[in-house]
Amino acid sequence: MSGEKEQWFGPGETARRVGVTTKALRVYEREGLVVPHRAESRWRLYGPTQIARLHQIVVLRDLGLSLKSIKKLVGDHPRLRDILRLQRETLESQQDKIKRAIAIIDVALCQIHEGRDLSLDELAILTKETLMQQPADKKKFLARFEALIAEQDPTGQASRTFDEIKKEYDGDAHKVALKALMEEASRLKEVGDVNSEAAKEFVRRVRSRTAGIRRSTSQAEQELIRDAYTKTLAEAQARSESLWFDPAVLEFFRQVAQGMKERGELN
DNA sequence: ATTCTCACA
DNA sequence: TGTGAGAA
Repeated sequence: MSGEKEQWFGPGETARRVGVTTKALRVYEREGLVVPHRAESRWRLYGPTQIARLHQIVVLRDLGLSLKSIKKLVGDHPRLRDILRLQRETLESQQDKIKRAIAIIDVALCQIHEGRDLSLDELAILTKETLMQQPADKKKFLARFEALIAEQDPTGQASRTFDEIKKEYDGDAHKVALKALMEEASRLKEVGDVNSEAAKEFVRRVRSRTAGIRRSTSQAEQELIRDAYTKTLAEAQARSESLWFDPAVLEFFRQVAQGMKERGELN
C-alpha cells in the first residue's frame, strides 16, 4: 500500500505520543488491554495497532471508565453510542449520590439551625436512611411507571401531568419537605387508626398542597396514573425490589381518604 | 532511557 | 489506577 514503513516506538516515545506515562502503559498491559511486541532485547515495541488501541483506552479512561470496562469494550466491537449511553448512566447515578448527600446535609443544617444539635450518631442514622436507598431501583421504578402511563395515554396528557408533578417536586427544598411529610405519615400509619383525627388532618393538609395539580388533572388521568402506580408497584414487589418509600404508608392514607370521601368529609 | 518487582496511595 | 524505589 503506502511506501511508509510501519513505525515502532519504545515505551518512552509511545507514552509521550499517547499522553500517558510508561508506568501507565505497563498497567494497561498488566490488565490485558494492550500487548506490545518485544524486541530481542526484551524492550517493548508499540506499532500502529497498539498505538491506536492506546488512543481508544485513554479516551475511554478520560470518560471515567474503569480499566475493567475498557477491557470489555475494546476487546469487543462496541458501538460508540452504546459506550456513551453506558457512561451516561453511571454518571447519572453518581449525580444521584451527590444529590442525596446534599439532601442529607440540608436536613442536618436545617435541624442545627433550629437549635437542635445533631450528634455524629444521629447523622449516621440520617445517612443510612437517605443514602442507603438504591438509586438504580428508584430510577427503574420511575421509568417503568412512566412507561405504563404512556401506554394507556393516547393523548399524552397524563404523561405531561406526570412530568409536571416530577418537576414540581424536584427541588431540594421540596425533597426535604417531602421527607418530613413521609416521616410524619409513617408515624401516623404506625398508630393504625384510619379514622383518627390526626390522620384526617394530615390528609387535608396534603390535599391542600396538591390541590393545584388535582384541579388541572381530569378524573380519567388521575385514575390512569393510579393504575400505572399499582401495576408498577406490583411488578417491583414481584421482583422483590427495594423501594425508597413504604407502599404500606401510601395504602394507609388511601384508606383514610377513602373513608373521608364516603362520609362526605372531602370535597 | 529499559527491564522487573515490591510497596504504597 | 497508577506511582516511586531499587536492582539489573
